[in-house]
Amino acid sequence: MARAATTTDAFNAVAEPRRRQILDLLAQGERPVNDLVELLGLAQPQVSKHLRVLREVDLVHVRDEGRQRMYRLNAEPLKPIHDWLAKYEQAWSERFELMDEVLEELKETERDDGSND
Amino acid sequence: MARAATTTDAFNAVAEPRRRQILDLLAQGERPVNDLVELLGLAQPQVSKHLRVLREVDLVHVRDEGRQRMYRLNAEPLKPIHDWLAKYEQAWSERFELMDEVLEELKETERDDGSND
DNA sequence: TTGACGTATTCCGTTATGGGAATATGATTG
DNA sequence: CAATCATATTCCCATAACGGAATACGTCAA
Repeated sequence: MARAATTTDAFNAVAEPRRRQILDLLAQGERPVNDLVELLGLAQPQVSKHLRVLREVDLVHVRDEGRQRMYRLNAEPLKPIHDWLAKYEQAWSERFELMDEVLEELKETERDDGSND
Repeated sequence: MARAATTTDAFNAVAEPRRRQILDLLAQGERPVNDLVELLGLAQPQVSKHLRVLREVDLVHVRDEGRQRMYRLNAEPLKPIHDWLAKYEQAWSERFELMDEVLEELKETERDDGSND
């Protein structure tokens, strides 16, 4: 087996920086492909290809507008990532680091005998 | 150019479900490799390989304990993912959906003429 | 219809993945 | 030292990504 397809889920789709950039741009509002091409400084085919991936994991929605195609963000598929991260969030919070120190101190104390009196 | 290496950053490392599982297990505390092997039901070499990737992006730390190797979670590299997601969080919150509805209603009102009285 | 514009698809080459299987390395025990 | 346990590395294979270049498709204007 090889690496999971980028279209497997949001985790994989979003691992690519360009696709994150695209989402960031779309977060500001609907945009046609050529806008993205210009803003990203990428070749048009590459942008279309990235958009295809994002479409397949439902991170963007498209709407036809004449010859243009308006892409719009759909953030919902990002939720599972956020949910998964939730349990780690405390790990980088200041309060947690503080608790870590306290635990260290407790260990020290125990090692000193346990009966401190 | 090919797809970015899994060891490029946490985004890529964590796109693989097994590696997320490993982090989930380590979130409960330090563990030797064989523990993970058993809990994951994977072959030992695969686990070691996944751990290597996680090590390279600094998502785990190792400590030698006799012949065992104790792996410990280091969640900090996950922070960039969380930070990136922050701007999308509102997109799936109830309050935002509510605001969406209100905006829709406003549009309706405007379309009706603007002066409703 | 023809041409031009906006976008999508296809083909290419390079690179790396992840699992399986086998084997290598390191530490401990007898 | 030899045997064993714990873990890491290597080799193999099938699969696919990403960028570049070329091209196909769909719509609108003249």
